[in-house]
Amino acid sequence: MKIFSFSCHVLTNHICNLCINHFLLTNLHYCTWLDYRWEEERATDGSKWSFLEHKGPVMAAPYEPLPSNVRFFYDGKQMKLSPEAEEVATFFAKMLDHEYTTKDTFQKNFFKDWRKEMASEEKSKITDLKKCNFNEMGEYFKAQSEARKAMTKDDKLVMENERLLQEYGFCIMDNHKERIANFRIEPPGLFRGRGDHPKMGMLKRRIRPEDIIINCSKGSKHPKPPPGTKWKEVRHDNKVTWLVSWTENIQGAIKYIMLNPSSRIKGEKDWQKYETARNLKKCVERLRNQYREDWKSKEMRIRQRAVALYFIDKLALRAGNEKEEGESADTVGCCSLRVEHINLYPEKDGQDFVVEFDFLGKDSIRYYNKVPVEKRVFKNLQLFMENKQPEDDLFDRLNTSILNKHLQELMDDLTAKVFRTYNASITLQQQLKELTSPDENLPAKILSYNRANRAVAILCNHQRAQPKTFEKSMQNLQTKIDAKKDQLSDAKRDVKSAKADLKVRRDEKFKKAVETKKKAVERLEEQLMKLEVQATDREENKQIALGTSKLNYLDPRISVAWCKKWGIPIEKIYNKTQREKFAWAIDMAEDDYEF
DNA sequence: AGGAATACTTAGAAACCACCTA
DNA sequence: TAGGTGGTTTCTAAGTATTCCT
Repeated sequence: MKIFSFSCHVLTNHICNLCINHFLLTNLHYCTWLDYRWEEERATDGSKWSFLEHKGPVMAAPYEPLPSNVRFFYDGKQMKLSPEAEEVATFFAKMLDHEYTTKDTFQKNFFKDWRKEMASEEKSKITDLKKCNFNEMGEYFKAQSEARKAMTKDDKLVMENERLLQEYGFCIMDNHKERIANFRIEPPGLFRGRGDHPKMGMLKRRIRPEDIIINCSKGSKHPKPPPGTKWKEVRHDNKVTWLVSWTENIQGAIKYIMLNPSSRIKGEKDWQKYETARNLKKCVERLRNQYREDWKSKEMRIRQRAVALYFIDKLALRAGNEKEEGESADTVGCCSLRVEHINLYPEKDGQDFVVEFDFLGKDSIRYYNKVPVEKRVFKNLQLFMENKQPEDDLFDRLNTSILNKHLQELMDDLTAKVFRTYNASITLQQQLKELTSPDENLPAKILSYNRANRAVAILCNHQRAQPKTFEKSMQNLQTKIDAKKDQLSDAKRDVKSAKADLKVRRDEKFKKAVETKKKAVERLEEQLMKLEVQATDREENKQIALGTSKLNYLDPRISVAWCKKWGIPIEKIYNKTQREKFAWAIDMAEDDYEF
């Protein structure tokens, strides 16, 4: 792995001393990116840290049996469940008003797993989910969450949460106190996959200390397991960044506890990611020429590789690893596209060689797009589809590992996902250049920023469900706008009459009155403009999620530079969390930064 | 070579919370 | 002062990519 040098400019020593002094005085303090500038060079042996100490995870709260007045009925008759069976039943009861629980797969999986937890006589009695009545349980939990909502801030729960955060929410890595992202063990419950997931409703087991692997320094104070229990293992592996791991029972996947995005270890990696994307910028034309050549190759595997790469580059598709069938929802990316996911039109809507994409991508989000492509691509696609069934792979001679191996040969550290990062960031930079006009006011500039951001979100197909309250809140906004317009026309009339008064009697007092009234009009016009901008922004945004690209694809230095160039306060673009995550960029980028 | 295991990033939904307004 | 509203935070699933193993 390549290590980036942290020899940053002039300020370095100054910050270094400040930080050391602070460090000595307070022993430990919460660190920002700046504190790392003076850090000694990183190790080059692949280690990620040299000292790591933490308190371990917060285990999920133990199950509290239901009060006896909350009853369960089977086939109309009340039935007392064993604690094990009752706990699983409560998971279902808590989800009762979610349409999820009505799905056949969900019910089947749930019932099968629930029965595994039942005592033998329960098992023989409870044989049909339809005869189970969880309503009292459901009501009970609804009432509980209502009660919790009603409780005030200074409540015990909030205090307890704060205590847990302070005690378990931080660790020490290489002399710095760092925030941990997810220090709580995932509680048991019913698995909810995205989309049409074959395992929805399965029981997500409670994680015990015996399932947990701790990773920390040999010389550190090891986290203690709860009394009477043991960790599965305590290891000391500084080639990885995680503090805690366990294996989850639904997919058999490993879960990790890791540091917050504001941490040095995540920030460095993020920086590195954008540097790789900038390297791609330098050679992307060469690569494009290369794959265009490869469309003519004699070898099928090379043609497929070249067409797939063209899609990844042009449409920002994901790589598309193979997935095990039946283990998760049926979704695809570029390399795993099937014949049924595209349609070819030699001519459509006045355009030649149109490819229509329609498939479910990550998180079962639909990707639908009609794109005119070059004739060679079109002919190749026809060739790839010859003599194939709809469910056959479009690129049968290609997978992500072949593609990435090829990319590595073209550029250091180049993989398929780098194209997404590159195309997202370069699009933002171009759009900002294009959309920002110097004489716009602040809200208009921010609208321009959001529009640039939106262009990227559309490119990356970052969608969200239209908020349930969208129509109503839009109406409310329109009401406000109408009211503001009325106010404005009133104010304008006031100006007129004041001017008339002034004509009749040239007097300081009247002159002043005209000025004030004019000011009022200006203020109202500005307010109206702000509201209208807000309405436009919201309308254009209703099904698009900006957050994902902002957080994961856009080189933050582009935004920082834009803010500096136009005198926009950074707070208008990044909230507190985002500013913490991008502290390195805020610190680093000048107004002339070029991605 | 290819599949399994591992580590890490990316993702949208839900929960939470601060603020406003009727 | 409740109740709506919209931004923020949390949650954890679902990807990508590399490494390990046979």
